Amino acid sequence: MSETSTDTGRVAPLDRAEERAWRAFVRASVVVPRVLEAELQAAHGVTMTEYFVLANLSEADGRRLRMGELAARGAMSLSAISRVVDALARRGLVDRMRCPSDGRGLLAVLTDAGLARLEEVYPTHLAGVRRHVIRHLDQVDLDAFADAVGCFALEDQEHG
Amino acid sequence: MSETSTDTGRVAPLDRAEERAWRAFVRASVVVPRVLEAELQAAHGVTMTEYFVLANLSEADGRRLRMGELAARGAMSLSAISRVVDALARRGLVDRMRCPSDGRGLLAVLTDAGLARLEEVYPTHLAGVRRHVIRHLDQVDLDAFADAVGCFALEDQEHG
DNA sequence: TCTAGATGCTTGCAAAAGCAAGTATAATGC
DNA sequence: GCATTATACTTGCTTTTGCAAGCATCTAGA
Repeated sequence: MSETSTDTGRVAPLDRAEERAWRAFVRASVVVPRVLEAELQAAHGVTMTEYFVLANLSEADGRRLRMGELAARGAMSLSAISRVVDALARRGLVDRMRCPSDGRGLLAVLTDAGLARLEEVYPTHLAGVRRHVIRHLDQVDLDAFADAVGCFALEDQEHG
Repeated sequence: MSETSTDTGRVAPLDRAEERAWRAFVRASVVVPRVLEAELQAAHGVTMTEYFVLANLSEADGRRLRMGELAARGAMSLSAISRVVDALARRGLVDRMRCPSDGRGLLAVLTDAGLARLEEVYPTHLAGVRRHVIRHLDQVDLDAFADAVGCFALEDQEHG
């Protein structure tokens, strides 16, 4: 009987260290985005999601990406991205343009104004990330951390 | 010139390992809560926040806690807790009761039905946490992880 | 005791985001 | 070439949550 869904039968409770790790993660995953968002909002009137879109576009070939690609990178729904890009477009920070190779697709293109804005916002974001996150990882093996955390909530690749 | 707010002047960009760690964390902090929430919702019609409240009450002295205490433990706003407890109370899983030692305070008290419900839901949650999080930490020092992540977004205790 | 301010919680409101339904375009089968 | 199905995105609706305002109660000072 193969299982796509969660197998719940007899799972060992978390031991003390596991419990601590789990609670720390939960708290951080609530608090960090909120703090960073607040800083960005206060200093530049930009949300984290907007920053994320601008940053990803700036790194992309031709400073443009399809909506679906943006959604995938942020692990967000298409509808969320759609509205964020909409908001950025209204402020002139991105343009929307039909995808030449696929008429269904839309490209979000970073404008010069958008790039300039990103460069304004970047230091705030960077400082926040360092201060609230990276700074606390000095006793941790960053690669091991990234390997592990990068796999969170990824479905088992090996089945069994 | 002392700084309560964020100091942004000249911060080194993230190096490759830092960048990886940061991105892994961001993705995990978006995806893990969503997956766990979906599992809980699908299996038992309970949100993560509701689960959190039930679980914390079950561990508390007299199975009761004040609203503010619940909010602090979950790093949530009082308003969110207020509404969640409201929803649980409507389903008979908690009772509300004025705090005898402070007439302004309210206690959320876990009912027997609430405890029974928690015991139903617990295995699903535990399995999800193991599967989506703990399982991936096998190469990581759990204590170091908890120490580090538990400090995320905490303000500098030493000033300077 | 009486007043002023602080604290604990609730509620109105607005923002963000997911789901599901709708629209437009592409790809497939005949 | 035409009909059917799939894909890319948008929009309406709903839920969740934080903030700010409001109300009740507690505490401190005169």
